[in-house]
Formats: sequence, structure tokens, C-alpha cells
Amino acid sequence: MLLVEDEPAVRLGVRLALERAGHRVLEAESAQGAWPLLKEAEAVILDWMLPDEPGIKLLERMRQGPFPELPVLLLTARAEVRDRVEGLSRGADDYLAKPFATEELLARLEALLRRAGKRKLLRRGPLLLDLERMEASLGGRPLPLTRREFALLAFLAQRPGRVYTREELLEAVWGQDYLGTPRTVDQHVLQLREKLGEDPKAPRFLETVRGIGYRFREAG
Amino acid sequence: MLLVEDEPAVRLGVRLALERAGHRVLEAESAQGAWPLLKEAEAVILDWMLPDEPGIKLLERMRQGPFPELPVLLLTARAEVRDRVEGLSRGADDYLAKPFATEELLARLEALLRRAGKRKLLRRGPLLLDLERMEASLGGRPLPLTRREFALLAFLAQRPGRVYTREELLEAVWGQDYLGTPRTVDQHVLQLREKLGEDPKAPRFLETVRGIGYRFREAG
DNA sequence: AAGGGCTTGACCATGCCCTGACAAAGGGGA
DNA sequence: TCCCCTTTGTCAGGGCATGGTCAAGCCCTT
Repeated sequence: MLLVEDEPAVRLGVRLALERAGHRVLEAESAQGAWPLLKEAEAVILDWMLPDEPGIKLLERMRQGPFPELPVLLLTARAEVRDRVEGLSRGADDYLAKPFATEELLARLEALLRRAGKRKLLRRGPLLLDLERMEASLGGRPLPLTRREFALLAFLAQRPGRVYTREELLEAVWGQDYLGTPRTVDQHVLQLREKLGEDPKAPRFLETVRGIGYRFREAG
Repeated sequence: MLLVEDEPAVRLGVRLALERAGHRVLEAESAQGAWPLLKEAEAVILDWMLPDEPGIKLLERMRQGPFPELPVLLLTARAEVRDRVEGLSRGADDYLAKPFATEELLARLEALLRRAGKRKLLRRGPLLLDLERMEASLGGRPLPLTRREFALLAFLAQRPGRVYTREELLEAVWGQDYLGTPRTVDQHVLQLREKLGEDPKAPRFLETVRGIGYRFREAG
């Protein structure tokens, strides 16, 4: 997620909101600074006015250049119909008028990503699972998980609050014909907890339900 | 029971198996054909690949549309973890890899229906017992119970007003081959009363019937 | 051959469960 | 009413099942 915005206060606010929502954030203060970061980005939040050139100019170069598809959300101080039309016609996928609520921003971004990538994302607080790519991130930082770990975590996170026995987990994640100790599940839970930075006393995500099994903690 | 499968041979085989097991079977060969039949179905057996669109697409539309809860068993030729994760993450309740034994199918379907329908809740005034999750709450607050405590309380709460001897409780909750003092029951009743915040003089839930045993107090 | 992922068995900490002992309460008879 | 016996409440300690953790080995991929 690339954030191109020259005003520090706005940049900080948006950045924090994005990270809270599980995005990894790159920043740039100018069109020039943004250009080399584009190839890292899945989407761009672009200010209309930038110190070196109008954001819309950058957008135009992107569209005619190597990034014809990259989702762009345009931030503008002017909310006039005229600007809106201009922005969209020049290749923005959506726009948002300042001042805006961060929730609004997040919601639009979500919609944008969904429309653009049709990627299936599973978000649980700071934890983000990209089910299509089998990639995970925590608080914006990429989280390297193995296949089993990812599959187990994704399965549990699918229904927060529901408790699964080790046998159910083995069947769902390992396959119905799997033979092996139920304790294997424990081991993977251990690995996951470590990678997730869980406090052994008060896990944020993976809870043990003594005598039964494990569950993903409900939101809140 | 709605069966969505384009290959006639498979469809026939599964259909016969389902009917032998006492299910009424609706059939569809495509996603499009399946849609209007959904509202009749108690559960869906859905092929991953269909002539008009992937079964998983249909599933997605169901989940986001009018059938967020309908149990779905996904049939897939691919048994890879990746597909499994994707399928389950998109809202399937279970999956089965082709080729499969019809017995296997029936067994899973059975489990599915049981799981779907059997979210049994037991409510006794402010006390709420979720028999599936083995979770209890009192007046809206979660009530942490151990396995034994929960089993004992749930058993007594099944029939309020009925008195059980310690021997009956031991047999029902501990198992018929259990050896041990009947006084063990007392201990667990004690624990339960404490957790339930009972007034020793006038218990709201767990009553002692002197000379006989215990009972769950009748409502009112 | 090397490396990483997966699995397993072993060992250890924790907390549940059970028990035995003692205190308290109920109930019947004089 | 008082006494005594039975029944139940309560407490604390120990055994044991359960889960956490570690390390070694297997297997697959590179």
C-alpha cells in the first residue's frame, strides 16, 4: 500500500489507520519520490496536490506507463463534480474528498482491492490472511508461515470462537485419511503462537480450551 | 438435498446412494440450474467444476446472498491443501476429494447436517449452556466451567425438578464403569455452586434433596 | 548433500479431579 | 427441648491427565 501525501499530519493519521487494518504501508511525499515505490505497491492512495506536480499528473503517467491497472484512490480537497469527473476520467479508481473519516477511507480501499484483485482476504484484527496467495501479515509486516501453519491458522480463523478438537483439525487441515498423533496439532499451534508473538499466558489469537481443543479468539 | 454435478454417471450414483439413505434429492447440472432450487434444499452437494461457472463461485454468491448458513459439501478432484483452504475459506462446510466412496459421502453429509442443525442451547433463566461448544454463561457473562462441572450441570439442567441420586449422576456423567466415592459428586456440586454464585441457604439452581441426592431447581 | 518442513516421543508444568477428614446441619426419639 | 446419629458442606492435599516445550529424526525438495 503506497501512500503519497505531502502533509505530515495527514500522512501519519492515514498510515496508522492502514497499519491497524493490516496493511503494509510505504510512504512518499512527492510524485518523484513515489515513482520508484510503485512497483512494490498493490494499491496507491494519492493526494491531488503534491509539492512537485499534481497527483493527477503522476496518475496519468502511471496509466500510460507500466501501471495501467494498479488501483488508485485519489484524495482531493475539492469535492466538486468537475474534479471528480476529471480524476476518474484520468484513471483513478475512486476518489475521496478531504476531510474524510479514516473509516471511510478504509471502506473504500477495501472495496477497491476487492474489485481490482478479487483476492480473498481474511482479516482478524491486525492479522491478515491472503487465502489465494497463502501469505500472511501481522500488523503490516509480512509473516512467513509454512503451508501447514497457514492452513491451520486459516481454518481456525474462519470461525472465531468455535472450538475444534484435535481430531477435527487433523481431518480438516491434514485430510481425512491422515494417520498420526493428535499432538502434531499442538506442535503447529506452538509454532504459530511463536510466530504470532503470542503471550503464553494470554494469547491474542490461538486459545487452548482444556480438555477439548483449540479455537481462534473472537474479536474484542 | 440438492445435488449439483454435471457428470451424469456420478450424479446417478450419488443420487441412488442418497435416496437409499432416505434423502429426497433435487438435481442440477449447472450453477444456473441450481440457483432456483436452493431455497428448497436443506443442504447442498456441490461439484467444484461445473459447465457454466466454478462451483465455488456459486458458493460465494450463496454466502453473500440469501443463503449464508446453508450447509455445503464441496466435491473436488483436487485434494491439495491449497484448494481445501480456499474452498473452506469461501464458505464450504466440508469437502470431499474425488474419487470417493459413497459411504464416505453419506457419513460426511450426516456429520454436516448434525453440525449445522445441532447448535443446541439450553436456557434456564439467566443460565445458558451451549452443549456443542461446552460453554456456559450466566446473565450474559461467560462462566468458565471444567469438563466435569459442565457435564454435571448440563445433565441436571436437562430435567429440572427431577431428583438424581449420586449413583445415578456418577453413572450418567462419569460413566458406568466408574469406581469411586459418591461423595465426589458433592465436591463438584460445591464447585458449581461457588461458580454460580449460589446462596448456601437458598440455592437458585442446584438443590440438595436430603437423603436422596440433587436436582436442578424448576423454573419459577 | 544440505536445508527446511513435518512429525514424533520425551520430559515438565499446570490445573483438574478425587479423596479423606472434619465441621455443620438436619431429623428423630426420649 | 436436648441428644445423638446420619447426611451434607467444606477444606486441603496428592495423583494424574492434559497441554507446553524441546530436540531428534524423517522425508521431500533443491
